[in-house]
Amino acid sequence: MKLAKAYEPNQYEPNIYALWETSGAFRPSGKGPTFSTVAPPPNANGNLHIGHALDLTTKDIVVRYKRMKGFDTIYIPGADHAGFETWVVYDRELQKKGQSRFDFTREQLYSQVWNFVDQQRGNMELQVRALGASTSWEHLVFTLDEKVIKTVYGTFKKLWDEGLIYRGERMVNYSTKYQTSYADIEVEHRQEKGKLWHLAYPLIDKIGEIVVATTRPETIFGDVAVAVHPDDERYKDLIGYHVLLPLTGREIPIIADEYVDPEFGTGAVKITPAHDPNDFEVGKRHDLERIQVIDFDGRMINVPEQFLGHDVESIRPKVLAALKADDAIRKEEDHEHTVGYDYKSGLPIQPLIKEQWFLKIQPLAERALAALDNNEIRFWPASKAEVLKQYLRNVHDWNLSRQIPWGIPIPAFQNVDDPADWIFDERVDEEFITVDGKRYRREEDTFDTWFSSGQWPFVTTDALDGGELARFYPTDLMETGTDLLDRWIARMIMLGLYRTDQVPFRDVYLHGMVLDENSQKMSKSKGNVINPMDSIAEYGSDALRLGLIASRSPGQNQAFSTDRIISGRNFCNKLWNIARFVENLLGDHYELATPVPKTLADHWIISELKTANDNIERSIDSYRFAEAGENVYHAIWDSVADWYIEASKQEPNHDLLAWVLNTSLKLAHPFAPFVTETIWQTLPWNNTILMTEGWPTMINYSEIAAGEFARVQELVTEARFVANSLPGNQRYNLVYFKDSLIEDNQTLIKRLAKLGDIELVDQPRGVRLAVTGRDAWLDVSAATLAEHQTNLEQRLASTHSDVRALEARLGNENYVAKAPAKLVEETKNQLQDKQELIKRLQQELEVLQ
RNA sequence: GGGCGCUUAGCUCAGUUGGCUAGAGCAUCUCGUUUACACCGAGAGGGUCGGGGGUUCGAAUCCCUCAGCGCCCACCA
Repeated sequence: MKLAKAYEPNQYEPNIYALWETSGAFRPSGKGPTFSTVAPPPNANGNLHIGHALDLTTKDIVVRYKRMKGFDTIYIPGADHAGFETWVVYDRELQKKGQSRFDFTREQLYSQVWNFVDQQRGNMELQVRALGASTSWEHLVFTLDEKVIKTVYGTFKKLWDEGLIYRGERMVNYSTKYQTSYADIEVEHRQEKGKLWHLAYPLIDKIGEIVVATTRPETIFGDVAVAVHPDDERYKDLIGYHVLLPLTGREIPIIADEYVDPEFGTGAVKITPAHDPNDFEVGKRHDLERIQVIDFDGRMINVPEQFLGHDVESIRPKVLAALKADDAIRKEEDHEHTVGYDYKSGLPIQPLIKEQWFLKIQPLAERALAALDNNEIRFWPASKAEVLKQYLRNVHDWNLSRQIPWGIPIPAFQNVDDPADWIFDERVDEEFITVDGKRYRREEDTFDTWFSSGQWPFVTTDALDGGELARFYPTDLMETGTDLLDRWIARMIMLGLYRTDQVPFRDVYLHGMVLDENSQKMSKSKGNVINPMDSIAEYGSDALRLGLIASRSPGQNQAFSTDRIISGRNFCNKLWNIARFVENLLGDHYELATPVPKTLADHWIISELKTANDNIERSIDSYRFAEAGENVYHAIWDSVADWYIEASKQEPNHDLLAWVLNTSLKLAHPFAPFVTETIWQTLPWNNTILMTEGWPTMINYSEIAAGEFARVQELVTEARFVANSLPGNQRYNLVYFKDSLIEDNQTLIKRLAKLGDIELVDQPRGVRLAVTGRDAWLDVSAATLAEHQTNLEQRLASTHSDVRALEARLGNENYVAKAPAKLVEETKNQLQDKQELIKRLQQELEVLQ
C-alpha cells in the first residue's frame, strides 16, 4: 500500500469518522476510572460557528487523551431547541408568509417549529462530525426530549413545593418586538449620550411650580406623583400639595420618598410606576395607581388622542413639541446614561409590568457561593471564579416566563374562578383541567431556555434516576465560552447543587472569543464571519483544530489566524511524509517486533519522545492546550523528522522506526485525529483503531548514548554554521585529532553536516570547530580562512559578556549564600565552560593573525 | 459606580509556583534540485518584556504608581 505524495484531508476524513462511529469507538469502554464532559448543545437548526469549533476541539483533545489513557470516557453531544433564538428565526418565516403567531394556538405553533427544526437538524450534527468530535452519538440529548422535560418539571415542582417559585406582578424586561420578557442578563446595556429634560408641573392651591428632571418625557402620561426627598429643604413645604400634570390636566400629589437623590437633577422626580423599576417600588410603598401608557406591542395607550396608537420609539419629539407649546420645558441638558436594549432586535427594552413566574434565587445562589468558597470547582482562568462570585452575590430573582410558544410549557394551571389559585400540573397538553371539582386553565408561557439548560449535566447523565450514565455525574470538565459564565455556568451550579447536592462539574475551562483576523468581533452584519466548514474544506479538519488551539490561552479573546491553520496543515503533511518514509523503508510485509535501540540516535529519540510525552501529559492535565500542541509539533517535526529520520538514512533500525512512528501518531492523535488515524489504518503492520489504542508506553534507553548523540548534533550544527558563514557553497572536508565520538560516527556526521571527507590528522588545518571544543577543523583554504575571523570575533565578544555576567553573579555573596546550591553549582560550571571557550576562540584568532 | 483583563520580536501571541542565554507561528535575510516532504531542508538577524518606583541574591513573573486599550456587571430619574 503506497501513500500519496501529499496528504489530502478531504479524501480521508469522512471515511475515518465513519470507521470510528461504526466500530463503537465513541462509546464509554466501561473499564477504568470515569471521565466525562458534556458538549454545550449547539442550536439544533443552526450551523456551527467558529466558536463551536474551538469548543468542540478543546474538549475533544482532553476526551481523546483520557480515552487513550484508559479512562472510561464519555463526551455527551447535545442539540438545543434554543427557544428564543429559534423562535426569532421562525417568527421571521411566518412574517414572510404574511402570518402572525396570533393566528395559531400554542400547539399548532409548537408543531410547526418542531417540523422546521427537524428539517434542518442534520446539518449541525454533520458539522460536529466533520470537526472530529468523538461524541457518543447514541447518547445525544435534545433539549426537548421527554427526559429533559420530565426532569425540568421535577425541578420546578420541587422548587414550587419548597416555596421558591412565586408568581408576581413585577417590572420585567420586555421586548416589544418579540413580545416576550427577558431575564436580566439578556438585556444589553449601552452607555448613551441622552438628554435630561427639566419639566415644570404647576402647583395647585399654591403659586408656583415644581420642576422635575426626566430622560423619558413620553412617560409623562403615566405619572401618578412627584417625589422629593423628605429632608430636602427646597421642597419640604410642598409635600402633600398637588400639581397639574401637563398635557393631561390630571392632578397628582407631591410625595416624600428616601429613594430620591436631592443632588441629582432638580431633586424632584416624576413617578411612573408602570414604566420604571424604581418608580414601581415607590408606587408600591405609597400605594399609587399604575397607569400603563406603553402597550406590550410598543404603542401608546391611555394617552390623549393625538398620541394614541403611536409607536413609543417615535413619540418623544411629538411629546416634547406639545410640552414646549405648553411652555412646560425649563431646561434641556446633556446627560450620559445607560439604556437597556433588546440584544436581538436592537430596540430599547421596555420595563413593563407583567405577571410572571419567578424563582427566588437567593438560597440557590448562597449554596453555589459556598461551594465556590470551598473550592469545589476549579476555574481556568482562575480569576473567573471571583467574577462568578460577584455575580452570585448580586443576582436578582429569576424571571422564568417567556411568552413564546417554542419551549417547554410551564406546568401550571390557574383556577378560572379564583385568579390567585395556581396549581402545579403536568397535563400541559390540555387547555383546561378539573381538579377537586374546580376548573383550571393552563399557563400559556414557556420556560426560559436557561432553566432547562441549567440542568444539563445531571439531565444528560440521568444522574437523578441512576441510569447507565449516572456514574459519569458529576462530570469532570465543563468547557465553554466566557460569555456564558453567568447565564449558563452559574445556573448549572445552582440547579445542580439544588437537585443533586453535588456540584455538576469539577473543572471549568472557559475560552475567549474567536475574533476575525483583524481582531474584530465576528458578526453577520459586518460580514466577517469565518465558517469553520470552509476552513475544513480548504485545509482539513486537523489543520483547523491545530490552528485554533495554537497560542490560545483560557479566557482570552484571540484573532483567528489563517497562518496558524496553514501551519497546522503543513504539520499534518509532515506527519504523512514521515509515515511515507518509514513505510517505504520497512515495506508491506514488515511485522511489529520489540524495538531495541542500537545507534546513538536510537537512544536519543527515545529520550526525546519520553520528554515530549511527559510535557504533553502535564500540559493537557493542566489544560494548557497550546503548550501541549507545541510539544507535539516540535517533538515530531524537529526531533523525529529533522534528526531521527535523517540519522536513520545512515543506519535504519526498522523496529525502532516503527515504534517511533506509532508513538508519534499516538501523541499527535488527540490534536490531529484524522491524519493520525488515516496513517495508522494505512500502515500494514497496524490492524487496530488508533483512537482506542492505549497512550504510548516508553522503552528503556541509555542516557549516556542519548547524550553522545546530542554531542554529535552540536558538532554537526557548528560545522553547518561555519560552512554557511563562509563564502561559496562547497562541501568541506573535516580533519580531526584522535576523537572516538568522531571516529565512531564518521559517516553519520559526514551525512548530516554535508561534509566531503573526514580525515584523521596530527597537524590541524583550516577552521577549528571551537565552540564544541573538539579537536576538529573544517579544511578550508587560507584565503577563505580570513573570512572566518569576524565570526570568531563576534563569538568571542558575546562569550566575554556572558562570562562577565556569570562572574558578577558569583561575585555576589548573597547569591552564593541564598540561591539554591544546585543553581550556584550550575552557574560555576557554566563559567568554567565559557572560560574554556574563550581560550579556544583566542587560540583560533592567533592562528589567523 | 463596581469588577476583570490586556500592553513581550515587524505581525499574531505563549511564558505553570520569581531562577540557565525570554520562546512559537508567520514575515525577513543567506544558502540548498541529499530518491519522506518546496505544505521542504540548513543557517542567520530581530526584544532596555508600556513608563517610573519598590521588594528580592535574582523580576516579563510579586507590590505600588502613571499611561494607553478592551471586556463584563449595575433598576440613579
